[in-house]
Amino acid sequence: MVTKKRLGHGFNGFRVPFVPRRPRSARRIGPSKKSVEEGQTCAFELLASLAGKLLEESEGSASSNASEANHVPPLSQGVNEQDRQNEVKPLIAEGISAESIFMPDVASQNSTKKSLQHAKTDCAPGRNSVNDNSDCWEKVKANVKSEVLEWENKFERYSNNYSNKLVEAPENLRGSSDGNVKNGLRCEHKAGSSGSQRSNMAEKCSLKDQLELYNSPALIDSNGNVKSPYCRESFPSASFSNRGNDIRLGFRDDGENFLSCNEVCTKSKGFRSPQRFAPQRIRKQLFSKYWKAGPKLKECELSRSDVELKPLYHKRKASYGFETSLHKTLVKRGKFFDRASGVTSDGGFSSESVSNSPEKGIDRDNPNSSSKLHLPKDSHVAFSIKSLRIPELYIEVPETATVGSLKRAIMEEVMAILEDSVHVGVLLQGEKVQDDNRTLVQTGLSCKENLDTLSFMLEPSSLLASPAVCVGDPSSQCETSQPTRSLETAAIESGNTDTLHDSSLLTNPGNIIESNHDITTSPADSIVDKITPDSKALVVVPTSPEALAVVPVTPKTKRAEFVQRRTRRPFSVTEVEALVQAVEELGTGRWRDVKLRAFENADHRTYVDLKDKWKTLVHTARISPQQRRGEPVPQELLDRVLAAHGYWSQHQAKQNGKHQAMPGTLKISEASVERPSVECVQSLVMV
DNA sequence: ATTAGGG
DNA sequence: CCCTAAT
Repeated sequence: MVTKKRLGHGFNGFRVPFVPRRPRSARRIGPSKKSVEEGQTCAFELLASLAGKLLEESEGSASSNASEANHVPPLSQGVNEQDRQNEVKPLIAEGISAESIFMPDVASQNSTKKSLQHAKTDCAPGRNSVNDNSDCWEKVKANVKSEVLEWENKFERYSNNYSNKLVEAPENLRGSSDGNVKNGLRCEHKAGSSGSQRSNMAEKCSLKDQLELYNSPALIDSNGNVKSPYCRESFPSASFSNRGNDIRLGFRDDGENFLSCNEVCTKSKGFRSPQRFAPQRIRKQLFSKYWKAGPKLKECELSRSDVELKPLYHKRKASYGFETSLHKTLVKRGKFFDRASGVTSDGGFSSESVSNSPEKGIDRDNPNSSSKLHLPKDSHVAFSIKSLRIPELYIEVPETATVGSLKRAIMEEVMAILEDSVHVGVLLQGEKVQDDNRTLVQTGLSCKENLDTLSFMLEPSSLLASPAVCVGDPSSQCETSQPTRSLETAAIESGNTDTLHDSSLLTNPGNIIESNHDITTSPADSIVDKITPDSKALVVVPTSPEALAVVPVTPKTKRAEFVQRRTRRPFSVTEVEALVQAVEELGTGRWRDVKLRAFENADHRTYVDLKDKWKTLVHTARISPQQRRGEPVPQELLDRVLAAHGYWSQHQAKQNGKHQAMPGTLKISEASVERPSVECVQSLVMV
C-alpha cells in the first residue's frame, strides 16, 4: 500500500537554504535500467561538500567580518524583530548592510564568495545610466536570489539556525516613507548613512511572514511549532496523524491565497519531473552507469519508482554538473554581466555595465572608498525575508516507510526543486509581477503601500526565459555552457572506453575470452574511485537552454524537443562474443533472457539493444568484409551468427516448447579455439 | 514489460 | 539507436 501525502500548495515546512541544482534531464530509460533509483549518491552529499568548500573559502572573510557572525541568529533562540533590527541598523548605518545583496563586482569576480558578501546593490534612481530605473525590479529579484545563494553557502554552518534575511533594494521612486508597522511589516526609517546626498532616508522593511516565498502551509511539529530549517539533520518533525492508511502531515495554512497559486502548482508538476533522487545515490549511479556494472543497491527503501519516478538516462550527467554548478554559475554570471546589462531572467546579478559610471565601479570595488561618499544615496527598501516558500510538494511513500525515509523523500522533493536554477518570482497582491523593468515604486511596491501583500516565490527556471539570456550575449553563458550531450561525451571520452569495462559488463565471465584478462584484473570500483576525483573536470554547467529545458514549463511538448539520443556505444568484440554465445543457446526471440544471461550488469545494453545488435550482426555477416565498418568482428563470430540465425529461423516455431539450445552450440563454443568449419556452419544451417 | 520491425 | 505497434 502506498500512501500519498499531498503537502499542499506552497509547502514550506522548512526553511531551506537555497541549493541550485543541475537540471534534470528528461529521458526515457531502457528496460535494463530498472535500478534507476539505485546508486544515487546524494545530491545532498555533493551539496554538503560543496558548501563546505565554499565555506572554507569564505572562512577568512567571514571571520574577519564581525557582522557576519550575526548574520543568522539561531532560530531556537527566538530572535525577535527588535533584535534583528538592532543587528542590522549599525550595518546599514555604515552603508554596508551585511544583509544586503549586491552585484558581483567585475573586478572581484574571482572570489565568488566574496563578491556575494561585499557587493552592494546599486539601483539608485537618478543614475546616469541609460538603464535608470529599468532594472531595479530585476535587482530586487536578484537580491533575493543572491541571498538565497548565500544561504546555500552557509547552510552548513547554520543548518540549525534561522533568521530573517534582509534584502536591501533601492526604493527608487518610492513615494512616502513613513515607518509604520503594518501587518507585521515593519518599516523603519533611519537617517541616511554614508553621505547620502539626496534622500537620506533608508528604509528597513522587515517583511516577516508576509514575505515568505509563496503560499505556505508549514510543516509543524507536534507542538504546533514551525520547525526548522534544513532537513538534513534537523528535519522538521512533521506531525503525523494516521487516519487509516492515510498519513498526513500537519500544515499551517496562513489563509494566504495567491492568485498565482494555480499557475505555480501546475508548474510544480512540471518541474517535479521524473527525476528525483535519493540523496545518497547520485554518485553511485553516476558512475556505475558508465564505468562499471554497478552492483545493485537495495537500500532504496522508498518506492519512488511508484511515484512515476522514472529513472532517467541522463541522471549522471545532471549529477556531473551539480557539484560545480553553483560555483560556475556565480563566476560565469559575473562574466556574463560584464557585458550584458541588467539581470538575467533567472535572477542573476546585475552587472557593472549597468552603470557606466566609473565612480560606481570604484565604489563597489571598495565600499569604503571615499568616492562612495559622493554618490547619491537613495532610499532603500530592505526586505527581510523570513523564509522562502517552496511550491507544492507531492510525496508518496509506502505506509510502511519509516519516518526517516519519509524525511528523505521530502528531502528529495525539496532538492529537486531547489537544485534547479530557480527564479525568484514576485507576487504583489496575489498577482505575479511580470514586468521586471518596472521600478519598485511603479509597481506599487513601497513600504507604505502594498508590502503587506508582497511575496516572493521560487519558481522553476523558465524554459522561455532562459534562452533569452543567451540571446543577449551568445558568447557568454551560452558559450561556456554546453548541451548535456557534451557531458556525456566528455565523460566517455575521458578514458572510459568500452574495453575498460567490457569484462565487468558481462554477466558470465566464462564467456569472456583471454584477451580480457588484463582488464578484468582492474576492479570496477577502483576504476570508479580513480575517476571520481577528476570527474569534476568533465563537468559542464548545463545552463544551456536545452539543459534548463529539463524543467519544462509545458512538460510534454517542450521536453520532447530536447530529448537526445543515447550516446553511441559500439559493441566490442567481447560483447559480440557474449551475445552470439547467448543467442546460440537461447535463440533469437528471447532477448530478455539474452540480456539477463549475458548482459545483466551492462545497464547500458537493453534487450532492445541486443536485438538490434543481432540484427546488424546478421547483416554484417552477410555483406562483404569490405563493406563492413567499425571494429572488425572476427569472421569466426560472424559465421556463428549466421549459423545461429539460420538455425533459430528454422526453429522459431518450436520455441514455445522447450528452449533447446542450438545443437552443437556447446561444442562449437567450447572448441572455439578451432574455427568452426564451413561445413559445420553449413550443416547447422541445413538443420 | 517484451518482442518484432521499420526508420 | 530510436520509435512503435502489438503482445
